[in-house]
Amino acid sequence: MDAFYASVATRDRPDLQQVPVIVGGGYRGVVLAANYPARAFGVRSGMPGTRARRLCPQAVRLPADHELFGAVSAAVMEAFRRVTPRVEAVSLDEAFLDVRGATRRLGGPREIAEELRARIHDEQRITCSVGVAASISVAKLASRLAKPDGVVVVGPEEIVEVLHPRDVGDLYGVGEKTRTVLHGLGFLTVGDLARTPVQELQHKVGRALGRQLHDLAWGTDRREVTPGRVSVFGHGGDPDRSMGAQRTFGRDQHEREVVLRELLTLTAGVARRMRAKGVAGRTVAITVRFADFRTISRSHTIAEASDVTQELYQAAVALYDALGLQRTPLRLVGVRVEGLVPRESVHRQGLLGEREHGWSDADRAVDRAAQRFGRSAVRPASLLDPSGRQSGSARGSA
DNA sequence: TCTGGGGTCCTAGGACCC
DNA sequence: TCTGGGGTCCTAGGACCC
Repeated sequence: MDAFYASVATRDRPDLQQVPVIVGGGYRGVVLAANYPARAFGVRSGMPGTRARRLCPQAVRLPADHELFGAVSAAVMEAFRRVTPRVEAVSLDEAFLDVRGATRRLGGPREIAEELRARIHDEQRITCSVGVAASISVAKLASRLAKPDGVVVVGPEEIVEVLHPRDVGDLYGVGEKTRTVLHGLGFLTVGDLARTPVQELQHKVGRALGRQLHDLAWGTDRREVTPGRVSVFGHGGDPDRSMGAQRTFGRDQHEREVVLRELLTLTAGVARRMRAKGVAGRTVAITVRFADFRTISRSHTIAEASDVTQELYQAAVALYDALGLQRTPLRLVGVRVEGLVPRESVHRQGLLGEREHGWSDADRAVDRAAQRFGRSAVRPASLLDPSGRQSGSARGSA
């Protein structure tokens, strides 16, 4: 999709089509999406909101409506699957489609691309761009060239001609850091990489990256489209490797109590998602970001995989306390659970006198109540507002 | 008012095992 | 008798993607 969040947020606003619009980018936030008029001022997604406002003070700022974005995304993915079941969602607004099996039914790749764009436009009233090629990485590059609202087909005989003159930073998987390193090594264009023997590349930048860069430079990456690879969309496919949550404080926090309360909120949310997905994890990791943006992580692997909020939280607290922070202001805290496995594959040792069975039951009761009455209906007592007021749509607490 | 939040993958060192 | 080689797991950090 082109400028997805901005397109969706303004699709019922004809008055905003020609003026700069920014979604997100509030206090301490970054721009989620900028429409094309805003991009003309240099605003880009991922940019700090403060910088975006300096570049384009007159832009209209819209809040992110994640529920709406999710619904539109689901509809778009569904439209993709009417073309082919071989859809690999990359994110809410982007997917790889393997259309080899659809050509007999729907025509050549360009016809399929235009048909897809017409459907999305008719059904969702937003535009998208399509890149077509024989490999994922070249198709990805082609789609970038096609933006906005276009189609670019790169045939096999055109790959070298399209790829080699481009900056190495245009390759999928080459970000700013790698681009700088490559430029420093004298690799400016994709052609420079292509003309260098793999072994030499690997020696200079590492085994995996060297191999990858060489493949990318020739457009020969063999990666197949893997349906349902991104699990956000819940269509089976590969299981998640990890689940996590993190939060930037509105203002840096140094009180242990405040930080732990946030850790509990985050852990409870992650554990709830894990239970909903039927997975448990053994490795608990916390992330801490200091006021100067320095970021560290600590992790601990427990004996048995768990999806129990209390157990995961206890591990997180131990990691936090082991840091020995003395009222150090923190900008962000995060929790992540790694090494996820299906819950059925976990067999509990269940030591005598352990309470985890009780905690697990409590979690499930909370999940059911939250499903019926809303997520804010039930929460740990330590997360209750001490003033007694209820936030949001909470109806009661336990 | 500098810099979100959700992820994946790779590297490198050390422990540990055979 | 002065030091092997292969493999796995754990931990921390970092690059990258959207």
